[in-house]
Amino acid sequence: MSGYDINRVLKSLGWLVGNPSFGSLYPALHALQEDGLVTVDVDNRERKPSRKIYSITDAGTQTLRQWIDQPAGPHASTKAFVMRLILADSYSYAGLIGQLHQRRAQVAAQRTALEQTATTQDGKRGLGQQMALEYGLALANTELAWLDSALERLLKRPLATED
Amino acid sequence: MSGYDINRVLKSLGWLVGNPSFGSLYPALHALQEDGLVTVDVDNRERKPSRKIYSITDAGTQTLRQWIDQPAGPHASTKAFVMRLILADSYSYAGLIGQLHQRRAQVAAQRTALEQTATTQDGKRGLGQQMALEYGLALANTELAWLDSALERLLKRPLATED
DNA sequence: ATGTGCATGTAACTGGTTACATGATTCG
DNA sequence: CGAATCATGTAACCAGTTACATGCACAT
Repeated sequence: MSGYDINRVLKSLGWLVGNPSFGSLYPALHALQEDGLVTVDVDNRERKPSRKIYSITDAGTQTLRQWIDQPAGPHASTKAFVMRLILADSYSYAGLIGQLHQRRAQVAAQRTALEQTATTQDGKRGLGQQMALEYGLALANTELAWLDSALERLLKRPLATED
Repeated sequence: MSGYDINRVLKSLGWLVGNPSFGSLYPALHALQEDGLVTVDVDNRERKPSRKIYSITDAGTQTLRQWIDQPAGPHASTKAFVMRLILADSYSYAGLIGQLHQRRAQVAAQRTALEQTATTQDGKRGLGQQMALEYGLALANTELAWLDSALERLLKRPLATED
């Protein structure tokens, strides 16, 4: 893909992953190239502006897999998780399931922490603060439910997207 | 509160708002003081390290209200919303309701956009990408449901937290 | 001709983290 | 005596945005 293409894809996913500005996207691609993680082919088309098509190298694939597989600390954001989700299935079906399991553990921990905060101080809190906690718990619960159903579905029909 | 206190409170709310490091928290307080939005009282206690208690000024309150009331663009993050939620009820009951309404409109728009993306390209997408979209829709739906129930509850029993 | 979409890029600035530095008190 | 918690701060660095600059193709 070209930098422009990448931007378009990320924009289409909206808030799920968030799209960087060109001011950081292009320099990032240059850096990847510099490190030998991607190669460039210039696509000189007739009656269209020419563009640079980036392709991942073997070294890049390796580095990417490492990134996907790394534990992704307990404070990992939704965006980081979704990004891993999208990338993981290209490389390994087991990896995809691993992502879900890991995320499940993290969200469960976060929910417990929120419950803790909600119960320790109870009455002496503003209405907004109470609602914020409630809201957080609702989101956490949905996410857990979704993760469980997704895992169930995946385990039930193990397709051959295997690596 | 002191800088240390602020950090503790934000930490207790965890991922809901996210807590800045001291390296940005303390300088931020200095800047607020510089702008006359807060004042400082040094609390020299016996057998405890002394600390600086920050209090908001009238100018600060005004600026804060402005921040709360400003439209908070369509790409507002969950964190920004929760922060407004927490702060809004100290100042106005109507403001709290306004926050919820605004957020509802935004999330509804985001969901529509996601649905759009999900339907336009359908089969030609990886499993991870499909799941990501599903996941996003599930979260959006929960948030909408929660916002609706919260609004209903608030409108049903209008407490006297009025300003 | 003018504006919009494609396509790439740089430079200044901003806001944050990480790492460091200090010092008192309390607990084991 | 050493470690943990309370409490404050600075400086180097990094990652990002905003704003700018360029240029071609196509439609109005």
